Amino acid sequence: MSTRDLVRTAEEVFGWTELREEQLLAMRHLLDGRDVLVVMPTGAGKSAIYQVPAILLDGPTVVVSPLIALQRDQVTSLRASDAPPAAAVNSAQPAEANDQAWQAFAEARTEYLFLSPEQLANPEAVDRLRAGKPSLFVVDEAHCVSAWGHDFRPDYLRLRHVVAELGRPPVLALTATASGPVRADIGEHLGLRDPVVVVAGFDRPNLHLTVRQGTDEDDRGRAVVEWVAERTGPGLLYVATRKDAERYAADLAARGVRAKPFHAGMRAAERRRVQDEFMRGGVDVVAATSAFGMGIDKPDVRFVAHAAAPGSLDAYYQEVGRAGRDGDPAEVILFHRPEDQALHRFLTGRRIDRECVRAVAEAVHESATTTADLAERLGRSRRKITGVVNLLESAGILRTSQKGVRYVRNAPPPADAVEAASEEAERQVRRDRSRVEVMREYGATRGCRRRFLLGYFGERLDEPCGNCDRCDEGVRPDDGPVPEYAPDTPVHHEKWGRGTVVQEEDDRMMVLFEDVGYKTLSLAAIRESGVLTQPRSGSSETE
DNA sequence: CGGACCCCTAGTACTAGGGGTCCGGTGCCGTACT
Repeated sequence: MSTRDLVRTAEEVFGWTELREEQLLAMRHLLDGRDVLVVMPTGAGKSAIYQVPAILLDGPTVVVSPLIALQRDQVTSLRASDAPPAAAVNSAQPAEANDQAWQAFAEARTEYLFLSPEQLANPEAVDRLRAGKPSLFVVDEAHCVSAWGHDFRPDYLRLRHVVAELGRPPVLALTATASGPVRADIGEHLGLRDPVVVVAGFDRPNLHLTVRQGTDEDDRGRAVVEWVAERTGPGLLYVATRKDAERYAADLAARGVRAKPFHAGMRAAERRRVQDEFMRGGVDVVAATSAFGMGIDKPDVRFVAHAAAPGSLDAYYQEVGRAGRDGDPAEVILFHRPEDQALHRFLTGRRIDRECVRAVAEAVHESATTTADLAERLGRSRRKITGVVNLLESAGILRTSQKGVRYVRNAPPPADAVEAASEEAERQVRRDRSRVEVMREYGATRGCRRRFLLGYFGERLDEPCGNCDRCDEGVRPDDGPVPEYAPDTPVHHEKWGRGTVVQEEDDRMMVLFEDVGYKTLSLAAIRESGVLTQPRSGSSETE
């Protein structure tokens, strides 16, 4: 099969007369049986990357999608084209519809099947999929693997085992935002094998970036309302809590702005109504928690304001990326207060259930088993057990294979497993908290905002962007000496251990350490103290 | 960790401050109830 087949199929089936170079590249690698990780903005045609090869590959395509609403959108759009049949299996449709979807899949009448990661935690579902001999496994919104897998939706970390059980078809991971470490995390947790990484159009030059440092909470609140009320055109206001969503929406409404709140505490019907009205233009501003946005593709969003910093620069860029998709100028502003970190410190400070960890370790030590069996025997929720198994896997105590979850030979005994799991959990918390710290660094940077942002995502901007508050203030155009450390350079720190250079800015450098997360170091101090060394090149080949 | 909110006291009529307590984000799924 060739590029010509892809181009012809795209046109005949979907009516697309032009494919981007990156789309074609990713598609060709999939046809060759390679794993592919694609980072491409929403609206640039990510879905096409699996939709077209799926038709040319002999066998159905399994698509893992985090939201039922997204599954629905995808099925609808496929059915509107001349593509072969698509179906979904989820809890929002009647059992009858799910039965029909499975039936059609079993009889090879379905080309695309959409499911949540939770569906794939059911061994019966995996058996059914295996019987259909899928030729492609797709993970949409793949950053969820990294962002949610460790705690919120632990089934995301089980996907690699599902892929193995399905006979290891090529895997395609799709996302709009992923820094280098997040890409690595996705690759690891999906078990990607030497994946082709395709990155397209990360920079969004039409977004004007601003940060305003807040004084006290009340002043900031007033400044936010003031700023938003002065804008025209559709916009998003991201807030930290549900209560803030309600409050800001009310304050803005009192100022005559057509604003509505949006958060996960609202009834489903109300959420849908707010989203629909925003899409149609009946609502100008949505004051939302992080619940709003995935799958939203409104081209003319003129601003994205943050009334508080989110928990990571990854989340921030994801949310900011919803502005100005039509390419016209759009405003992006962060009202920052260092105190915002308190909330995220709290939210990331998960504690482990030592009792449950011990019980799982002991049970698996006795004999290999499954998470479903563990949940039943120990009388705990499946989600909880999955989280504990994931943690013990990260700690090197357990491993999952075709036979189920088993104890790693030579691993510490169950008596010591709790301590190992606890250390691993603390390590994850340290990493999460360091990501919160990076948000503060972004707010405090004296240089070009865009350079900082893109640098974090592994792209170097040689000239200041000319479209952020720092550039407006006149950051010096000449950026001084050539950087000493290139991004991705492996380093070793006396105290913090192994790490990788993220970016260098002015006299400082950001490094991601495996054990403690992101740290910012002074270049002068490094030179003087010699605490940071570069391992000999080639030493990382063991990965 | 910090903000919101409550209660209490001080001390002087409505307000200010101290101290305690509680709360805080993302979605699947299946099951129990109305």
